[in-house]
Amino acid sequence: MGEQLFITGDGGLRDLWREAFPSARGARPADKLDERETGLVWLLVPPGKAAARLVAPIRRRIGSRPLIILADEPGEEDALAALGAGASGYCNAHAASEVLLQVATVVENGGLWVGQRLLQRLLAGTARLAPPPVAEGGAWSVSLTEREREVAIAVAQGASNKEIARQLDITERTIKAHVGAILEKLGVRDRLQLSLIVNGIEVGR
Amino acid sequence: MGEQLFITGDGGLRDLWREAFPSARGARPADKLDERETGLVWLLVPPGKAAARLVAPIRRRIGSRPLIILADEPGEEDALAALGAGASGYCNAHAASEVLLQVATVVENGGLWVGQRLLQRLLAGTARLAPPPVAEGGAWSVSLTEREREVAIAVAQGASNKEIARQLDITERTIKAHVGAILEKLGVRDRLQLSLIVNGIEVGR
DNA sequence: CCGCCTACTGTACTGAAGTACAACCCGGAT
DNA sequence: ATCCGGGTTGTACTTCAGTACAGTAGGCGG
Repeated sequence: MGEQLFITGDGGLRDLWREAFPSARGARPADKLDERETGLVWLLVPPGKAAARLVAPIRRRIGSRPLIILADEPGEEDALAALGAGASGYCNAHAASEVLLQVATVVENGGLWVGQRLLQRLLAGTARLAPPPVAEGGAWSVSLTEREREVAIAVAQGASNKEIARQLDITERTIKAHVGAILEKLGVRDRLQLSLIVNGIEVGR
Repeated sequence: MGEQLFITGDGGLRDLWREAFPSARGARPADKLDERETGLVWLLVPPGKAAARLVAPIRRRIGSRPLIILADEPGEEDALAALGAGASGYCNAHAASEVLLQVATVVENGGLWVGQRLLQRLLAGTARLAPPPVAEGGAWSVSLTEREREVAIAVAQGASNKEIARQLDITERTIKAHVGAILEKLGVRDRLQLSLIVNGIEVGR
């Protein structure tokens, strides 16, 4: 992993960033940059600021070094604008250190860090709502054991018995047992109806 | 680096690919896939073929494994369509082995391999984002015929094929035909995943 | 110690879902 | 006249989901 340079308003580094990149350095937007460095450049965009506006001036000064936007308040429009302005990645400024490492890996290898959802939206010209959460702890879960809850959620997300078995590292047979018990307790016919209940979509039966 | 699976017309591997991934395996499109494998899947798209058409059927069988398109005759339109259909990367089938390794690294870390030029074009062309989500007539419905839409909605509400058949007053066999066509068009595995999409839940991938 | 519950697994079966291959009808476009 | 796409249906097949019946094992309260 190359050198990481973080550009923030005051040149300070956040703990999460240090955690991901112990050797990271900080700089202020106006600071002179070392021409010889080659690593990634991260740019913090404070709340209320448009990332794209900040990108252009920085880009001119860093040359070909990849630029990644760290947004305090990420937005899809903002991300688009920033990528259009030449950024190589756009992610939440509060992202976990593992995520930052991933982003760095991707960008260092010449990739772009673009969320799948964002790309889909671009391509399709149609958008989808943020994932309506799987209602954890909804009414449906009260009669289920902990293990059954796990299975129910996996089923509701579209996983097959075999996939759930791998995920929980037990046999498919046991998953069937759990699913059977869940259907019984909730009084539904099959896994699809179970998924509707877990996802909070009450449809007449 | 995880296992690499190359899907080609004849299941053969090219030298360049072997060079990049000595342990790579080849398979034909119709071959059964080992459920336990988890690495990347590469799909060779021969000249004259539309990548997007080939993506959907493969995607359904590989579940959440990232899919990368290897195009013998790359085209930007084709790339867009493929990425829209759920591919995680699109590159020249004759790319050097170092490039392939980079692509693999990027995708394995959850990135998308999109050329900078391609993204620029995307942003230039579709400058505006589609309006926020929609409850009715979502993106899923655009590629479906009227009859297929009816069936998709019924499926999404938890109806069985037999019930839908009664409801539309046609045979269960025809419902199966429609459901099959819908799954194919939307690139999903089964009716539960279809219901997630229709209900705007979009979890996997 | 003894039920009782939870988790887990096995064999075997039924039925639903989905696929493969094929065919027919009809209306609109070439 | 011909081609094509949508809708419809058929037979036959494979795979998956779910159920029936049965059994092992650990924890916990009476």
